[in-house]
Amino acid sequence: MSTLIWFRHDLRLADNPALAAAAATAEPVIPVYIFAPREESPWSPGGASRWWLHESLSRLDGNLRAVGSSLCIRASEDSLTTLVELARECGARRVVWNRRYEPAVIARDQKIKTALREAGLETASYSGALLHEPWTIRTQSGGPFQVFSAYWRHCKELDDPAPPEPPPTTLRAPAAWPKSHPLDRLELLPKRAWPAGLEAAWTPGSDAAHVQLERFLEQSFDDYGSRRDRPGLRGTSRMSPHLHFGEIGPREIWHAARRYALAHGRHSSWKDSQFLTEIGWREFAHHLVFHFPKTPEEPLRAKYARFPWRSDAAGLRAWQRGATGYPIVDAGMRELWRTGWMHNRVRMIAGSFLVKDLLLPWTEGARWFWDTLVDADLASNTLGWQWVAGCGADAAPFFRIFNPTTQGTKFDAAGDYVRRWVPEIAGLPNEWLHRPWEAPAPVLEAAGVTLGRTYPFPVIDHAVARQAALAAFAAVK
DNA sequence: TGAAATGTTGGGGCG
DNA sequence: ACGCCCCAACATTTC
Repeated sequence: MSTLIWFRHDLRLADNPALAAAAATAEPVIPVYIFAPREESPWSPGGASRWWLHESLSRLDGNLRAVGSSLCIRASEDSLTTLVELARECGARRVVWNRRYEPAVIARDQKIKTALREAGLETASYSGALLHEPWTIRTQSGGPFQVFSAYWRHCKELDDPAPPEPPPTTLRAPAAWPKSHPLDRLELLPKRAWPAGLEAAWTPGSDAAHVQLERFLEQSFDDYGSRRDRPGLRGTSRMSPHLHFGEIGPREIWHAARRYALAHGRHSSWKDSQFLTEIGWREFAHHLVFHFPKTPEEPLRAKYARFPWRSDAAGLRAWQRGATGYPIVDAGMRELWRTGWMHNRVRMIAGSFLVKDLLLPWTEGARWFWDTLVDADLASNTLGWQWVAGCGADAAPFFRIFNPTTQGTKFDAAGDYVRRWVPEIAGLPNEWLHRPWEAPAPVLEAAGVTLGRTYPFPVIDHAVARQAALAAFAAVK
């Protein structure tokens, strides 16, 4: 009885419970990927994600070919119809997949499971994307957690997640392969020259994910706590897009970190390492979006629904383009545009600027990030923006307003990050790099900077903006 | 996983 | 020696 393995956000062969279950039968296995973006509307993949997906599917096909199989790709308006067609074409009697947790996807998958069973097919779904599925974690009173530290403490007290399954060494091919669309048919690559920066910055795919994880553990795991907040360094794991697409699973990361820590003599506190805590935030984000399914669009704290956000097309555009006049913000927004990624510290700074200096709705930020991030993930993006706007679970209080100059001075003291992404002010000395509008005229001239021409004046005065934000906050207090 | 305003303390200069 | 002031450094409160 052959089996369709329906790949989704689990584009890997190792640590893939659905694939392992399909392979375990020794019957034919038909790997399929169905691109049906309209089903995920309004959160169908953005531009940067599509680029990544294109590359990742190509790699997955390569990995499958290495074990005697291949990936069947379909563009579709309706995943259910396509699954039924595929099953008919190759005589499959069973469909298996790993679960996802976004509200719209859960609803779709539920319908598909029911319909497939009514059509006489067996179905089974598995847990592959999280250490702990959202409904398995409850507070003592039975509700979902809303405070990260309590949530993660609880998770760490549970049994360790099972070690990852090894990849299958061979997959039995079906007698007849179903017809596959060529990858280009999905039209995932952008028309413009955008991908050049993405290609230079990233290597998608499961193999690259594992190489990157090992490199991170060797080079940065020990110093992660002290280096992760400095965007000029390469101190973070850069696992986020790989995790989003499931090119690597959190169980693999958990056990790799454990192995590394124990091999280096840290037997007691490895679970408390800052790196695994960040994995915990990813888990928490999924926990929240599952239990509070409206939060991608609406603030979790209801009173924020009446926050007096402004409307300012020019301000939004300046932010998106990296032309706010605040170097650390502009550097972040340009890194995002060029590489599809932004350092997490800078996401907080740039996010705070949009929401609290420009007083623009956090949903605008979430939208822009959704289209430009290669790691755009509904759970993490929602948590991040609700955190920065102060309207989410365990969020930063609204009055915690980042000062872009102070943050720049603190976390990019040597100016490496700003100089890399805002080269037109690279000639400024460190003392003025994060506040060029205050630099003496001769300093600006010596650096070849003409404010208003080669680099913008600040779009808004931070001290004034801060007061306005606090006044606006009074409206919801 | 802030920042600014405000309060407190203590050292040193000075009459 | 003492009181007074200034102010930096640190702590606390407030937004």
